[in-house]
Amino acid sequence: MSSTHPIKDLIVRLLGEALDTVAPDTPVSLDIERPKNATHGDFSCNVAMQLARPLKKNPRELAQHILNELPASPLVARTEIAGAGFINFHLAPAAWHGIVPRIRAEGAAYGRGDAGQGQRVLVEFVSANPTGPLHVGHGRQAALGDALCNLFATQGWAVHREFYYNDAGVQIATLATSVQARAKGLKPGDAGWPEAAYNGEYIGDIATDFLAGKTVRADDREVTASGNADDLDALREFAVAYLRHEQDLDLKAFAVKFDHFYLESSLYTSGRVEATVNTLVANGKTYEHDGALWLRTTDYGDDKDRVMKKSDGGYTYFVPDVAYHIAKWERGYTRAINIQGTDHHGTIARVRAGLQAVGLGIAEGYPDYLLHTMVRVMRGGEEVKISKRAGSYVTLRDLIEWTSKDAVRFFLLSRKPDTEYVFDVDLALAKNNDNPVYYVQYAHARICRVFEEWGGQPASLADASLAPLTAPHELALMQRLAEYPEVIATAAQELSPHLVVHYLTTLAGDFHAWYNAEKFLVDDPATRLARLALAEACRITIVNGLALLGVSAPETM
RNA sequence: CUGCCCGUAGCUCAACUGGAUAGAGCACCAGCCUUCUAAGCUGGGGGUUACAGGUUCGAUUCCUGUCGGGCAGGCCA
Repeated sequence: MSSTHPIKDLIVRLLGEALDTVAPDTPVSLDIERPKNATHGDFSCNVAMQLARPLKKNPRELAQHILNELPASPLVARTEIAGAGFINFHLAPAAWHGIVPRIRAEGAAYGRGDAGQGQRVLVEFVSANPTGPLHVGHGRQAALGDALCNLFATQGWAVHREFYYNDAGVQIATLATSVQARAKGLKPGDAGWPEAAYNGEYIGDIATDFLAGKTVRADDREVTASGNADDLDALREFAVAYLRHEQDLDLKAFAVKFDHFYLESSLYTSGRVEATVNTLVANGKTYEHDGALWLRTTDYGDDKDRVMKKSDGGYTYFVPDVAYHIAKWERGYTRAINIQGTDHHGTIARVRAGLQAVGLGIAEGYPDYLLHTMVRVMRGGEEVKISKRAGSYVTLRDLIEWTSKDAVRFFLLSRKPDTEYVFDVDLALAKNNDNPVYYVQYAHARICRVFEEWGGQPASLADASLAPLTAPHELALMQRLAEYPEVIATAAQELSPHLVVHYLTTLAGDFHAWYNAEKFLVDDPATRLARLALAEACRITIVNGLALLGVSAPETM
């Protein structure tokens, strides 16, 4: 992977020239890293250790050879050989100054790369069936999915956000009978209330609107209630549209937009499910047993073969799933990423097996999955488990209303997806540095406040000399800013938006430390302008990073 | 019982994907607190990276096993 770090690129170039002489015929990967220990310099390289074995030479001697051939650069203050054969680079402060005008010139584009080269990627997330409001787990998916899409967009991918749902299956039938029961005056617990039913208060709301003959509109549908509680089909259609609209409001409150809503039922009406089954049968990947049709998923690494067509004639859920992913592939998305809870991990092997078995040349390992664990909510030291509207779970909208869209987004993205997350409502509301969102947003607001106090035009900083920026806090901040492009490239590649959150809190920490140590609006004009230029670069980077997470950057707090 | 994921300071989490003395924030302790935004600032203690082996110059990272936790294992989705 080529470096996306502006200063690393320089080191790589210098070392590359030296290696052309020292080891012209030995391939080696030039990994430049930032040592944890500051006394080891700004960058270090382990090539000498890598080359020691193939060249049969002492790594420290090799390092010396490389240094002898290293072209001089005014930005490199000195080099040294350390430890087992590390080559350490200590840079001049001027090496870091270049990052400031670069960020100011690139603005919102700072950090972008072109690794994606315009390729299409489809990210599927949330994909909640219309049976109730979105819960906090969907919130985690929405935050992850949207951030991931933003990250991919910065890396030059053509991103498509998709929401897949089922408007027909067993769950929807249960929804219809639940609403019907409410429409006929029954309540959960009454004699005659269906055994399998949704019991949240929202079911009553749907029944009320249905009886009132209201009209609801959601993504691709608009339904007017017939008001006839004996018409189960009408009840179903109305309930689905109502809850899709409800979820649209949840998503709007969370500022997540989808490009497309894909219906599972369309896979049946278009014949895609049937065609998929026929292909699998024709390819000899299936067999009949106990009156059912089985797919040999074990040929592709699954634990056991899976039933595709039940003895009652219906398909199991993974068949339309396979058909859906074939459609994704045929729609031109050679890369697809699905975001789901870890409780669905069992389906991965069988969907992938199905995609291989159809023999359409779909890449192995298609699609990618990003799995996340559950979210628990704590408030006042106690776990919150229910909400008024949904009854049995905390909704995403509850969480947003208790705190804020920004806090929910930031918090849900702050941990690796595969670790359980405990959402602390009280912390999200705290207006102090314990609250990481506040901490980052506050850094931005502080910079804005300084500029307001200064009263000049940011554009007038373009020609400012950065030579006065030599204090440790200033160097640390510039080094941090230079890392940003690499951080977001890695975050995209590793499907790890949490890296952006960690970066931003660290960057904010560097900024606050500098702010506490130095006054920006000093009398000396050269120092003042240099510091303002750096502060502006910092502000731009914070804005860019927060934008990826879908978190706002307020100018005042 | 089997598969996948996880196990790092008292707590919540990092560690640039194999680098040098494992880092932050809470909490704790000690000082400070007349400032562009204030709800604080500066420093300090704290670790056998669950455990035992293995791979190599070098392991939190890769491999094997053990222990502990989560999620799955349906002709449910």
